[in-house]
Amino acid sequence: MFLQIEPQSDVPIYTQLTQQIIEGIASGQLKSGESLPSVRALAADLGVNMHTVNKSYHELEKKGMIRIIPKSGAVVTGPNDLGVTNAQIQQVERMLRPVVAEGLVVGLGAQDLQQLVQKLIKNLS
Amino acid sequence: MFLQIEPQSDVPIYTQLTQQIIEGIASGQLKSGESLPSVRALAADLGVNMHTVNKSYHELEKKGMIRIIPKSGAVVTGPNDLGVTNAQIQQVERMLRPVVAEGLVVGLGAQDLQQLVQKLIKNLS
DNA sequence: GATTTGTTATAATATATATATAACAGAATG
DNA sequence: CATTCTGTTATATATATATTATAACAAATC
Repeated sequence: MFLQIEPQSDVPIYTQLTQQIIEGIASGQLKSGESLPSVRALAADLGVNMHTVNKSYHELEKKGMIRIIPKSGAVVTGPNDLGVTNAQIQQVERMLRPVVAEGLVVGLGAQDLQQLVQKLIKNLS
Repeated sequence: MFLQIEPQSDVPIYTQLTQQIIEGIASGQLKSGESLPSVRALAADLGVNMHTVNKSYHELEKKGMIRIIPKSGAVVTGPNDLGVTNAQIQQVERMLRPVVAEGLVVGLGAQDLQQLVQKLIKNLS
């Protein structure tokens, strides 16, 4: 895969995996219906422990982005056709709040923040 | 102060403090030049340890949002008059990236994300 | 001069992170 | 159908992080 972990980072490995897989889905590198590598295979590929990958997969499942089929594998479950749930919006908002606050305090304006969002959307699409 | 910590949260207490103080600065509840409570006073107020507050203050100082005057106290140092540094922009971008990615994957569009940012800016100003 | 301040140090405890093995039972595959 | 692969579960260990508890120090404040 396209995953690249930084063992030295202060971000836990399983979080790095979760975020990068989400970015992979957002950017279309991982398409809906596509299978993820087995936890053992990906762990061996990255040189990390099986349980670390497993933890990431379960985090992704909790977020509703993949489906884990017991004793079988994990499959990407793209954007829900039924639309975005309130819980998902609130989750994004909860993550976004401290980012916007920090941006404002360091002196970024509304336009600057909007511009950053646009740039990231472009990078992730 | 206006701080409210959740001891049960998965977010570390010192991070909760850091984020809420940043929000306080962003919203003008804490103004530039204003003094923060002493680490001991705030710790007693919140029912947490002095070192937990101290850790938060140093995190804020590292971000350039307060200035710690040794053996004296901590003072809010509003938005830098010299403008936003590249490091600060990159920091915000690094925080923003996984949020935008998650938003996109759950089905939010560019407009939805922009709208969320606008809403948060409004709430924090 | 007494109090308050951030600083530093040490220690203890709890939780989180990551790894290492191992075994199990269902799924997939030949 | 037997082998292999899968996620699951369990146990154990090591390290890092988070939090609290005390204590002492020296500079700033009152």
